[in-house]
Order: sequence, then structure tokens, then C-alpha cells
Amino acid sequence: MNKLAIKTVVSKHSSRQIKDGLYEQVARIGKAASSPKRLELLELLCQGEMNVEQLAVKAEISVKLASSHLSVLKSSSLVVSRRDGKNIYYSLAAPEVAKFWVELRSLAEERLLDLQAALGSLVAGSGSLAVMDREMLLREAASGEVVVIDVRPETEYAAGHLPFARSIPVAELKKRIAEIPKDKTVVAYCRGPFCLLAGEALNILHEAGHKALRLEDGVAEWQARGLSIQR
Amino acid sequence: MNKLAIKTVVSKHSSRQIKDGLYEQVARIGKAASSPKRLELLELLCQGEMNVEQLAVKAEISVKLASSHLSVLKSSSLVVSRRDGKNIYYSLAAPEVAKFWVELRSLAEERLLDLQAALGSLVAGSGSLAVMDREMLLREAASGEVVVIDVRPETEYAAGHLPFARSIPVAELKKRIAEIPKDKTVVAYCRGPFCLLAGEALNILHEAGHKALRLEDGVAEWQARGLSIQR
DNA sequence: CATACATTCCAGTAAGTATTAGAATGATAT
DNA sequence: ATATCATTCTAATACTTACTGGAATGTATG
Repeated sequence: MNKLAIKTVVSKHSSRQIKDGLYEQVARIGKAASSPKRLELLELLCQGEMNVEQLAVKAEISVKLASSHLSVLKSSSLVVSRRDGKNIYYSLAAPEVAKFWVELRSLAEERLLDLQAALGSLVAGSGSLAVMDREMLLREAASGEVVVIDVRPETEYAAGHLPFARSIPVAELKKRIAEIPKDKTVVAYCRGPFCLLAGEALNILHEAGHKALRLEDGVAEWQARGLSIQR
Repeated sequence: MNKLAIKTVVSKHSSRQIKDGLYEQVARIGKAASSPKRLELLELLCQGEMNVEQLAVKAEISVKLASSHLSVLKSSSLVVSRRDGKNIYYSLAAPEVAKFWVELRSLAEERLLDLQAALGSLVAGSGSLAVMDREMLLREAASGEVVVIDVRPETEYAAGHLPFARSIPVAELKKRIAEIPKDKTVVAYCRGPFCLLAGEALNILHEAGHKALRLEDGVAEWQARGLSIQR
């Protein structure tokens, strides 16, 4: 075995190590995205900054478990945390993370038949706005032809919402139903396609005799399409 | 507890189950992307269809292990397989999967300092073409001002390559070096930013006195930017 | 039909992950 | 300071995953 051969072997060896390291790093992001609860937390954080307890309640898990999932998300640099008094607030590390969530979910919707079926049964019945309607919706909302309502909790609305949308959390919708003009079409949206709030809102609106549609987008989807949100 | 209360509880319960199911599905994609070796296989499949052994050799793992990783990728619908005689050939289930790989890697590059450092040390020294140069490269390659060479194995070139690129696998570069005009700038590319072939090619080219640059894109990156490839 | 070959399936081990309970930390309010 | 609250850390459990070796499957070839 001559020097050249040795050199080749060594270099092959180390180049394999380099490669392994690179893929290993990317896999860290994949690992972060490999747990359903972490994905749910990530989607919640797309709605805006929240503390551990808010996240735990909304994802319906224990605070401890939320904390541990959040620390995984943090160690993969998808989220950051900040202390404010007693509470620790988490938020997305960058807008690209929201885009990543939207793209991951889109890929899953497209590739996994099980997911398509589950979503289909969710959407069936409650009229859902087609994707290409975004620009039109924007125009009609601007002109006042349709009323866009954000049915998420008020704090999430405050952190960022669709243009021309007004906040009526689904919990208050029944008693505030009079605020909505009867002669206009209502478009309700929530956190995104996986969120059930808009569906609930549609039920209430239809029961009250309103013409109501759902927009499947949430703020993350809206932004991922390059459209701007308001604060 | 009245009927309404019961109904609310039941519906809350089942809506949680629905949600869990949805996130669970998306997490299947995340799980598929949570192993470094699977990601490497996925990137290889972005170069074109390959059988299990080819994949195993290129990823430097056993055939058995490759097979088991591939079956995970298959069960998450990211890849599909087809039998041709004795061999089973795997390929991406859809072009969107290649785009997903590019986006996942980009997010990792952007968020993870460790990865930036590792990549930086790879690229350092070997001149690398900036991202905005893609359109210009295309024009200069079209006019013949620069020579674009694809240094991947020939079969990958055949499965799809950049416009105006000619195939000179890095293994043959030394003995075919005369084919490259001395008076033109050479741009070498391989499978993408994580691939070491283009780097090796640059060393050989520089040694032979050529002016050579690296394009970090592979065909997956090129396509993800909306540019077309040739067959 | 028998043989060779490519790939997958199965079983087992070692390592890693999700989840829960209990202790510890760090900030605020009295 | 002391008590209190939100959150994290530690330890322990059950569960899942990566990888290895040997057997099994299915296809082509003599």
C-alpha cells in the first residue's frame, strides 16, 4: 500500500464523516417535526407568541410535556423563548419556520391518502372556500361585499390577522351574532385547515340564518402565499 | 349533567381525536425525514431512479439497511418502487418531494449554526458561485462563454441535467481533462451543496491550470427555483 | 427444474424517545 | 427574607427505532 492509497482511504473516510454530519444536522429539523404534539405546538406558535401554559391548554397536554416538547423545538432552533416576569414566552425563531410548517402540511396532504380522507370528512358539509379565491376574497372584503371574521381567541387576532378581518372568537359568537349584518356573506377563518374553530363558527352562523363560508387559510398559510397580514 | 353538557364533552373528546389524527399523519412525513441516512437516500433519489444496491453503495450502507430505510420512505409515500427483472428501482413519488428536500435543507442551513459552520469549512477555498448567478450562468453557458460540466456518474446525468451541461464524471476527469478548453471558465456542479464531487473536480481542474468555479446547485435545487432541466 | 441473484422479512439487541411524577430553579409579591 | 407561582430539570417507565444476521421470497438464467 503506497502513500497515495493511504491518502485516498483516509480522505474517503473523513469525507464520509463530513457527509454524515451534514445530514445529521438536517435530520435534527426532521426529528423536531416527527412528533404530532410538537407539530401542533408549532402551528399554535404560528398564531403568535404564547407562554407554556397557554400552549399546553390549547394543545391539551400537561405543562410538563409541553415544556419538554418546546425544549426540543428550541434545541433545533425552530423556536425561541423569552422571559417576561414569571412567564416564559415562546415564539417562532423566524417566519421561515411558519412557511416550513405550511409546506410540510401541504406535502402530507398531497401524499398521504389517509390525511386526505380525514380532512375530507372534516370539510364535507361545511362549505369551504377554494384556494384560488384568495385574491377575490381580498377585493370583496375591501369593498365590504363580504364580512371576514377571525374566530380565534382575541390574543391571537391581536398578534396578527388577515386584512379587513374583525375578531369574533367562536366562544363569543353566539351572543355577538347581532354584530354581523344579515345581508352579507360571512367568511370565517381560524388557525388553518387543521383547526376546528371555523367549522364550529359555521354551524352557529348557519343556525342563525347567515350565509357563511370557511376560508381554510390561517395567518401562516396566508403569509406563505406572499400575502400580508395586519397587526 | 344535562344532555347538552354530555354532548359538548363527547364532541370535545372526538374533536381532539380528529386533531391528533391529523397531526399524526403529518408527523409521518417528519419521521421519514428524521434519519440522516434516509435523507441521504432521498437526496440520491432526487438525482434519478436507482435500485437498492446503487443506493446502498452511494450512501455507504448495507443493502439491508438501505432496503429498510427505503421501505419507511415508501410507507410515508415519499418514494415509489418498481420492479424491473431482478432489480427493484426506487424513485421519488412526486417532484414536490425533491422540493421538500431542498426546502428542508435550506431551513436547516438557515437555522442551525452547526450546519453553517460545517458547510462553510467545506466551501472555503473552493470558489463557489453565488446564488444570484443562476440566470447569468444560463446566459453565459448558452453563449459558450463558460463550460458547464456535470461531474456526477453518467447515469445520473442521463436521468436529468442542467441545460448546456456536459457529462464528465469526476472519476474520469483527470484522463478527459483535455476535452475542456483552456481559455474558458469551467463551472462544475454535482448533487447539491452536500455533495463533495464538485469540490474534488475543482481540485483537479485547478491543478491542471483551469479557471474553475463551483455551482452549489444540483438538479433538485435548480428545479426548485423553477428552472427547467434537460434529459 | 435447479441455481443464482436481488431484495425483503423476521428476530434480536442496543440506543433513543415520549410521558409521568417529584425535586429544583428563578422571578415576583408580601 | 419568605411564600408563591411558572417553568424546567431529573429520574424512571414503557415504547419505538436503527441496525445486524439469518431465513424467505420472487425473478431470471442455465
